[in-house]
Amino acid sequence: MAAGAASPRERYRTQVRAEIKARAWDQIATAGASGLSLNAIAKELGMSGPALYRYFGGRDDLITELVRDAYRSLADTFAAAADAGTGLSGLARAMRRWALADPQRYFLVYGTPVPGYRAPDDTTATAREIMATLLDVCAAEDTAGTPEAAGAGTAEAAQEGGPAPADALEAHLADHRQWAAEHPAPPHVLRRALAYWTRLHGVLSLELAGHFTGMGFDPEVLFTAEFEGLRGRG
Amino acid sequence: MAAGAASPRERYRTQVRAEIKARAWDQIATAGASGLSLNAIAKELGMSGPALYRYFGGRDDLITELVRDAYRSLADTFAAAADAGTGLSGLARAMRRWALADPQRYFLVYGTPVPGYRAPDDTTATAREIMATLLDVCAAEDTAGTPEAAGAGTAEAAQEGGPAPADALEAHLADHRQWAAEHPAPPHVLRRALAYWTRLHGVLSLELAGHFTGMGFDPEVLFTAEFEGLRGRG
DNA sequence: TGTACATCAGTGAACGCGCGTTCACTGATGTAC
DNA sequence: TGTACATCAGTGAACGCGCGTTCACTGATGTAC
Repeated sequence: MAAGAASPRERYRTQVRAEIKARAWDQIATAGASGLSLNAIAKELGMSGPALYRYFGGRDDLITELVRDAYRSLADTFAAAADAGTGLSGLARAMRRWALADPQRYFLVYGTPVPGYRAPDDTTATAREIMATLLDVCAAEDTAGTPEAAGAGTAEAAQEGGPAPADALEAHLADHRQWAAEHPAPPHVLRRALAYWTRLHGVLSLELAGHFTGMGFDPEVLFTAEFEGLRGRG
Repeated sequence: MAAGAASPRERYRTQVRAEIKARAWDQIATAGASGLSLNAIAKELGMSGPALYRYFGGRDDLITELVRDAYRSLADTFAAAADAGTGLSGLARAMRRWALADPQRYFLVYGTPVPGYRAPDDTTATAREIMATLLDVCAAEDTAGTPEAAGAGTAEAAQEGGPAPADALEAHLADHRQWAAEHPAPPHVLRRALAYWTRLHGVLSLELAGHFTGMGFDPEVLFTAEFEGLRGRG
């Protein structure tokens, strides 16, 4: 009755779409994104290959949709972690959980790019949403450390205009911040966010690709030390 | 005449092998590793498909060989940078140059793992060689900073037995160091090497996959700040 | 220097496979009167 | 409540493609005597 009420056909349609995607994820987990096959998905669903063309324009459309969903999922995970108020280390833990839950989903977004393929344009917006969340948390953590314990006396404490750039990177970021266009974060927060982001990916991409197996140590211990240590560490 | 002298046939053979590999790299750069095709390589060399089986056991063998070469190439690059005496930041620059020279070569080693495929066993040795070089440079940088400027008075300065583990990660690494089995580096150096390694990969994997394009800043400035900054920074 | 033989690079045909995608069509489900 | 029509999910056959790989074979190159 309401405008959003779905007809039975629409409900069925979205359900089948969801099932197709679910099987697609299974396949990606099993054989990687390059091993995704429409015919194989159809067979698993008990239908013939061409039937899938009722639901997706083709193989590329399906992959595009999966990429979109993966981005969305990470953005939501990030937002939830930020809301939980567990700070940067909470973001880090959430991201690791998200990545370990389905490594191929991580790789679909952040892994080896397929030379021909280009991600859909709207993922840029989602990517910036993710960075905005990260910036929010960085900014909160930044001021949380210094202000009301007045007179602590660090030279870089918060002044109302925000501190001036402290080095070449911060100066550069102050002028090149399209990725944070709407965000009021000062340069040293931009820097902190970027560093945290890249370091997260460093540990995760190596761990997920299996480059720590056989080295002997527990990746989780490394992760904890890198992302839940003292705030000032990096 | 000498034992190592190659017969004309052997020379020809190694040359053709090299040409096959060269074309394979071209293909990987163009279409990614999953797009590598024996028949296409043969066609580019002006020969028929089955001819390649004189030189490689098959597609998988060829890829394995490329992976091996990529590892070897990085190990050599690292060793050369270490010998140059430019320290950790020299290693970082060398690695970035190596990666940018052929991103798909980087991804063949450190990119999305193909679920079925397993790297040849001897790459483990090369991987450890790379870590050993990194540890050497970390160790040198570590002592270089503190010793002869005696009385600098940092609590963590070098004592002859090496300092005790400073936190959970260092304690863990002290007991789980198969990756550095033969290396005398103390825990805090192991930690430093691991952190540097993961951070390198963080920036590089994001940069090479194109996740910085459109963000506005210059990846090189970020890289320089992360890896050529003050020694103590992270 | 010349002959007889072994080695080995490369060919061409063929096998079987799975892929994405198109097309004309059937049959069930929903809608309008 | 019943009939007439439109919508749309799904089928089955077919197209063309490129793939890795095998096999029996040709012909050139190298080796031994």
